[in-house]
Amino acid sequence: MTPVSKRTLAKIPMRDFSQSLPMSLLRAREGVMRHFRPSLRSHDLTEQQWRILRALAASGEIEITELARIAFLLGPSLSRILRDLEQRKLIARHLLKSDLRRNIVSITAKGLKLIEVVAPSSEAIYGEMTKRFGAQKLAELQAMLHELEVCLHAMPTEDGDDADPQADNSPA
Amino acid sequence: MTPVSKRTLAKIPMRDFSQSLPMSLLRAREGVMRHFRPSLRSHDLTEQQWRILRALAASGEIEITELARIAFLLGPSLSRILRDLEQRKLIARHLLKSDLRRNIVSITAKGLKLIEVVAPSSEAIYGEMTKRFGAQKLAELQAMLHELEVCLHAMPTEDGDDADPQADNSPA
DNA sequence: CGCAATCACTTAACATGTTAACCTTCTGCC
DNA sequence: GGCAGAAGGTTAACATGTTAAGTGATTGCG
Repeated sequence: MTPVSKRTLAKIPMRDFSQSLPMSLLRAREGVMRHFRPSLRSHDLTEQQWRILRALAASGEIEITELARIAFLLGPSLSRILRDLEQRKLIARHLLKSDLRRNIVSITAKGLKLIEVVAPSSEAIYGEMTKRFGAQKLAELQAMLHELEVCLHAMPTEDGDDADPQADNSPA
Repeated sequence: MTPVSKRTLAKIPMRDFSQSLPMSLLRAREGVMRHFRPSLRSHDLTEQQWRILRALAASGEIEITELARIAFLLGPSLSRILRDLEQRKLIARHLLKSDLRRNIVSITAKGLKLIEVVAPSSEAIYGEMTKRFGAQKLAELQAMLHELEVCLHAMPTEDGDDADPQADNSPA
């Protein structure tokens, strides 16, 4: 265990990157998703498609921009996925008459039915995780993650992005 | 704030998915990476390419499989990225004479130079995050994430994956 | 030895992430 | 009204994630 670097070639001292925050978050997330993907896959759903269906089931009719924010997807990804889900008749969409730029999306009966089929095993897996890790500890973890999010959102990027410090509309 | 679902269409009660663990982890990670990407991008590096260079700088010569484990990348991604990095002369590779299946990869002087150029701003950003969030709290968060990883790794998948309960070689 | 199974990648194919460019529709303003 | 600029989405282009299949080298074993 602890396979520390055998020798350091770089002259600049750097944290062991395998212990960096991005890597920790990546590994943790992968550890979680690893358990969900097989179930979703058996129903021909990707993680992102599932997120969209769930978001729609919870929100009813909703604009695409708002859906992107909730499901945490960028516009281009969302466009592609919605096109596919619409073809599969799992969602429906129509223009907003008062503003033809806007699209309203909603889940279909078929989509709801699919959710009802997939949700049980999905919930079971989540429940098992909660039991194993501890509901209390899980809540603490989520609280810290949220705190981190808020903290980082207040931190300026090295770009020139400090415009509009309140909008917070960009999922990425 | 707290844009709770307007109405629930699904009959099955489900956690508000925006508060699910996968989403929390995804948002947190994106919040972190958002600050690093501009700097990396200005040097024509993606997040994954950067991970590989750093891993090689820390490990010296290393086999591809081991690199995949350390940089947490799947084989196919790694193949593509290494091909690109090799063309850019940032890494070098050669076959292991004793086993022609194996490839040994290492970072070049040019690669090391690039790291020396990028690392300072990268470290500065990480330092700023640490300062803002709190070093103590950050350590706690990482500890919890690691605990979660270990916990989930011990949990069987719904597949038939409970073979070899100790290998732990799959990045994904 | 010889050959089936395994190993270490690599390719292929499809889905998403990410950024930039584009197209329409709206808004604000003269 | 008319036009510049902004807003909402989509398309394009390229990189990675993810799974399955393919390729060449090696190992185990009869």
